[in-house]
Amino acid sequence: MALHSRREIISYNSFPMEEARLRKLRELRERGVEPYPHRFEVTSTIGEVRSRFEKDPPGDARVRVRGTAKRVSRTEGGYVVRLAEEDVEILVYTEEENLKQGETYTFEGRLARVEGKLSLVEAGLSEGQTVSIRKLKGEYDLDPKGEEVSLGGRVVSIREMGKAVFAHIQDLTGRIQIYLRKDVLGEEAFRLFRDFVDLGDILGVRGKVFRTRTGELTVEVEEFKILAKCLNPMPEKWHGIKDTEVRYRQRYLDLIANPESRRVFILRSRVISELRRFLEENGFVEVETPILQTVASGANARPFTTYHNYLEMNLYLRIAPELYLKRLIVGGFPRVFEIGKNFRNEGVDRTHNPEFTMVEFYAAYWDYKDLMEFTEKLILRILERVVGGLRIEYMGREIDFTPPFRRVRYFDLLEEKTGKGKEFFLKDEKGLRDLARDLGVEGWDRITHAKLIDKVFEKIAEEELFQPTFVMDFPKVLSPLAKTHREDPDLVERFELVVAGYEVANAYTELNDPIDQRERFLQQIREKEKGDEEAMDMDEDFIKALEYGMPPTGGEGIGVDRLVMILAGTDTIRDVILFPHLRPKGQP
RNA sequence: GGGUCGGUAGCUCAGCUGGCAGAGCGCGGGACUCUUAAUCCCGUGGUCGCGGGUUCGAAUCCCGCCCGACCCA
Repeated sequence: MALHSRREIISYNSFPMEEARLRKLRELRERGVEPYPHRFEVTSTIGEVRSRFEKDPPGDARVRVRGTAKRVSRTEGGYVVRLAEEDVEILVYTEEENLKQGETYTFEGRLARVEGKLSLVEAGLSEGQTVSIRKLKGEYDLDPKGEEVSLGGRVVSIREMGKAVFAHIQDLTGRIQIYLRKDVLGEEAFRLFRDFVDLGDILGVRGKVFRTRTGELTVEVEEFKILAKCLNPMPEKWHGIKDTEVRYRQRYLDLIANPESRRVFILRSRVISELRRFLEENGFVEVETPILQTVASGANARPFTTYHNYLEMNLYLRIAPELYLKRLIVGGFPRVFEIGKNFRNEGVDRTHNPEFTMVEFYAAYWDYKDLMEFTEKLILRILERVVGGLRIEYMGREIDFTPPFRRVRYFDLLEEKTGKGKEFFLKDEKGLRDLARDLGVEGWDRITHAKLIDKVFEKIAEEELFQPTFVMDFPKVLSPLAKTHREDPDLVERFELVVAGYEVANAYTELNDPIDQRERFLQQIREKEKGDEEAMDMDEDFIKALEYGMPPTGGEGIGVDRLVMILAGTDTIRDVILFPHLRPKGQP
């Protein structure tokens, strides 16, 4: 950890906002209270405490309740009402307009937990028989009976009440209210909290769990300890952080302030976890292969270059692990997989980040048809475990992941869209160029024939595939690592899984004929000479491995970021990568 | 690479045809032992992204640059 420069320390003093916090830090130390202590015994996470005393309502539970609106607040796409019946409160999320504080209303809606609190969502005004809020909460919000807990978390709200203080502390698993009373803590400790604890501080608390009159789960604090003083002001509690630049550059603030952001990254973690578990359950062995490579091959992309000082040679960051994983199949591992980063030296936009996460897996004695079935099972598993259903909404449309997914041949799809068949695309280069020009394909008059086919396909076919679709049997010229199709020498046994217009997975029956593989690499070199900078590089050592014999093998890569984007409902890759690439800017 | 929009207090934002830099939250002080966007009283907070130009006068108009978002290629 670098030391703070003198300049930074001085600059703190010039900010009046932080002056008060620095003063508190100093005074704490003068009183012998260390603002950054080494340890505090924590017995559980906040989420664990909540789940112990809070039952989840069934997904389809609809109820009607009646109560007085204690407060009506605007929220995204509607209002949230604090509805009380004899002090016991429930939150109601509704789109009803003109609700007034102090009025009594009857609402009907779906019972759900929002941020841990039992709430009525998608609610509307209603009439008729109601269920008591007190009874409802009694059913799902259990009595903690003063159980002792010890928790740690960040202070995210403070409400001072004279000789008592309410606050909320938050960790990744949730947030919980804490209640500090002067007569419980004693004069000295109570004053320490009132005078020195700020929004944003990391706090350890020990005390008894109870419910307040309104029904909120709360820790009555008997002892607390400042675990880390926060010296900067926190983002605003109600709006969070909206500035995309701050969200990406200071992701920690985004995670503290925006629950949606926390949700996405927890989802991402679960997807990767389920992927790994499913592959392991099916006999795949997790391996790690080089990221620094002497030849960057295995995909059509330009690599990042770096330099090894000791060996005095250029090295490349991998664009794909493929050729190393297949060496392991040669080596006798029957099923291997790797989850990790690939690096591609290309533009940054909504769907591309220069480093991105792939899972690649290879199974000896499988072909691409085995992989299609396996992919369906894999996706099914992730959907069931992570999302809890096979239909999801994405960008306002429904995606149905119920297997089997649609299967369509590459050239059948093109013929369906253009009326032109395989012969046209593979033989009539001039006609294809004219078509590309008409479609507005960039560089239609410069790029190679192979690239032209690829671009036209992306433009007219891929983007329109919204439901999960296997596009099968690609042209050989686009697939230098895939085995020639058993029925058509112009094609290879390859498929892409396209969902919502994104290429989510790419798989082949792997080419295991070393002579053919050498020919394909040579063809790629010719493409490179014709100006295709993304054409694949020759890897002699890989061919040598194939010469020893690789069993018939199926191999597949899945773009984890894009899969997570679809499941998280975002169309920006930066929303699913914790620290996306941005142009550097001075210290934030 | 081209176009459009944006960058104003710690955060979220307003600021009209150029005329004293604003609000809410936060922050500081005070009251309050069941509050929860707490409430009430008083106070505080600025390199208007950066640099140049026009003007008596620029957050505002013009030019260049930086950073970001979106669209196009």
